[in-house]
Amino acid sequence: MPGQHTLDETESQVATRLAGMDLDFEAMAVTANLFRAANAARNHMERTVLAKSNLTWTAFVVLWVAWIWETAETREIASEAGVSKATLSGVLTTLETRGFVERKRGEKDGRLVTVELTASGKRLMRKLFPEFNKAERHVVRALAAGEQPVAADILRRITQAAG
Amino acid sequence: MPGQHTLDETESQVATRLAGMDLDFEAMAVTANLFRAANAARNHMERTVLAKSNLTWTAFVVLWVAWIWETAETREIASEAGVSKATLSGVLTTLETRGFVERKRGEKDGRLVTVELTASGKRLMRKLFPEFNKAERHVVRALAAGEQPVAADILRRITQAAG
DNA sequence: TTGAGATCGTTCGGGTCCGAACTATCTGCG
DNA sequence: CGCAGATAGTTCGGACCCGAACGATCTCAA
Repeated sequence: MPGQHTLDETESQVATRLAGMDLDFEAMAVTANLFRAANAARNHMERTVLAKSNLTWTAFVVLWVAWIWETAETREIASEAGVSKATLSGVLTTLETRGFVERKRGEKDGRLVTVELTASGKRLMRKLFPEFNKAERHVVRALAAGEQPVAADILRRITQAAG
Repeated sequence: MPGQHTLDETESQVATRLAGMDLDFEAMAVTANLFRAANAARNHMERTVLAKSNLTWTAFVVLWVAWIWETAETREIASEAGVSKATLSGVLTTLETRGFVERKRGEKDGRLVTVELTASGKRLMRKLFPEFNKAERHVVRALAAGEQPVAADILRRITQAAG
């Protein structure tokens, strides 16, 4: 397949091209592979699980957060889903139009908006999440059982360092 | 800060809310933290390094790939950058308008388009990449030196399993 | 009590982002 | 040679994505 590089070829080209520069190549390898892995995993989830429900990645994550917390405030969801409040506002409108969530203006504090899944939204998540979890298992299948907590721990520390 | 959950609180809420379901919680922890880490790292890079050059994440990655390979074909860049060819087409137009890259129609094969950095694009990357690498080092600073190759290896295996 | 400042969600403009449909080009079988 | 099929990049429609600006609401000190 011309024009396709393996991961090894790419990393070796990087080393050659940047030789002599004062760089931290190990840190580079970690972050480069972090983005590659997240991207590959996300694409895999979208194709195998989300596409048939016509859900985008972000829409699913938003549904998931609201589902887990039963009822959640907008800023919580944005923070957990890793998107800005501006983005979330649009995604919530989409999900509301499709009947999966409901917005409710806060009663005590009139600035707040809480989000709740509708019956239809809950039904969707009960059906979809087990499939999503199967795909998660598929994605980490190359990790030995003892490695998985190690991986999760390493990633948690990266998250904290970058936050 | 009301409405903000720590990572621990979130993971414990997940365990409570999904208790009794037949799920692989370890796989879930790995992927959840994979996306959190990638997101946090990306946001950190965008804010600290890319914003002052008015570059988006994807635009930077595209520049980086073209820079590393001296001259690259469109489909290579799309694959390495992790975006579709449709997305890349738009990003290239943006970068071309700003004078950082040039498109050249393939001479042997008239369907191909090769991308090359302009002098201005090369100057930008020579200045920007060392700063980017500093941010990469910052993001992985919570990992012991011996852990970094381990982390890179784990992430490579996840990429392969998902690809 | 009143108004300056903080905080919340929405809106806006411009840039990704993707699948599907499209045009242009190349390949190779007959 | 000729044309069916494969392949490359672009276009299109609709959804996401963010920072900045905005209006609404709350807080709390004078």
